[in-house]
Amino acid sequence: MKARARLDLGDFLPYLTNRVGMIVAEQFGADALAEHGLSIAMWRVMAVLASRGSQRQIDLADLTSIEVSTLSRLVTRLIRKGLVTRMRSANSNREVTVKLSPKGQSLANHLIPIALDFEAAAIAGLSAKDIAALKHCLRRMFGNMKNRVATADKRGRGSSS
Amino acid sequence: MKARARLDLGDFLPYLTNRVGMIVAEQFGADALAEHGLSIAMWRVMAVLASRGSQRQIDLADLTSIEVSTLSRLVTRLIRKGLVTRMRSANSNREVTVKLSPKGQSLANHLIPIALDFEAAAIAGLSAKDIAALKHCLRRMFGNMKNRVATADKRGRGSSS
DNA sequence: TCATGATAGTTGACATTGCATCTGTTGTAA
DNA sequence: TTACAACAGATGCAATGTCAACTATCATGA
Repeated sequence: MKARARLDLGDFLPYLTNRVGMIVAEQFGADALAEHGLSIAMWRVMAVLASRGSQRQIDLADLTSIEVSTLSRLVTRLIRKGLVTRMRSANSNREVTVKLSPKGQSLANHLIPIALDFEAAAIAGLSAKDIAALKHCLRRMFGNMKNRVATADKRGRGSSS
Repeated sequence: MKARARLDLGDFLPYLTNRVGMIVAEQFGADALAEHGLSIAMWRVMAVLASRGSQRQIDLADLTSIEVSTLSRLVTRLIRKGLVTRMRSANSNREVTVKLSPKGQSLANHLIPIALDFEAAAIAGLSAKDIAALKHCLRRMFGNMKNRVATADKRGRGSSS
């Protein structure tokens, strides 16, 4: 019998992590995205495309943690805004390739420095050593959780390695 | 003229942070919450109440990063499930106090150890020193962003200190 | 080459969210 | 005491998200 588990939110990593993620997104959304009519989800899609180049929707969903059906509609909205294009893939006819349009690319070029400034503002006052540890932890945590899926898959969702 | 800013997602902290937050929430939701009919947002409310005791809705909104109007409805849903109660505050008649019901408390008691196990699984393989740095960074980042609001408030949203 | 199952994407029905707005309460001070 | 601004919360409505089907394509192998 384990001692009654107390939850101390201020020390609970999922809580701390999510709060940081949320406040950064919230403020970036209000200060940089709103004036362009973009939601945070839209920005995430554009950021992935800007960073990794054109992607299939399913990979985009994986990289952004956005549901495939949600993403499908989101991409449609981005197309209506003229920021991305959706084309049948060259090799497969059931796949689709999403890519930044010139307009989308130029908006991304405008937003990326702002995003990097936000990142800099967020980590102000922290040492390079701490930042390194932070990134190391976050990458490891993501890996740990990703592997858990393979282990405890009730739903057989065995995604990539 | 600054050099053209490149975005390397794999090194971009807002991205890393959000991905970790999302995958943990996703898996905790699927593995622990779904069977109780709870959403992640509901769990967050319950976790705050379990950790900090009963709260006004507005404080709950602040602690969970959930919009006040969303939270109002969310609390209504939790009441329908018999997990929390909403009462007029003792001192003020416009405030409301949300508190875990006995049933909600017992569900929280059941979920908290599972949540702590998740946290442990997430940080497996990381040294205590790294974890300490991680928490230090996350707290500082939250503080940095929170202060930014006071500085750059276009919308006069000057929240608490 | 024809079935079969897996994969990629879309859509309909329904639930949830978010903004703007509204109601009611409290604090202040004229 | 009355007027007024700030505050806490609730609600209408449009936008978004989610789950479960559904369509279409592809890979396989009998």
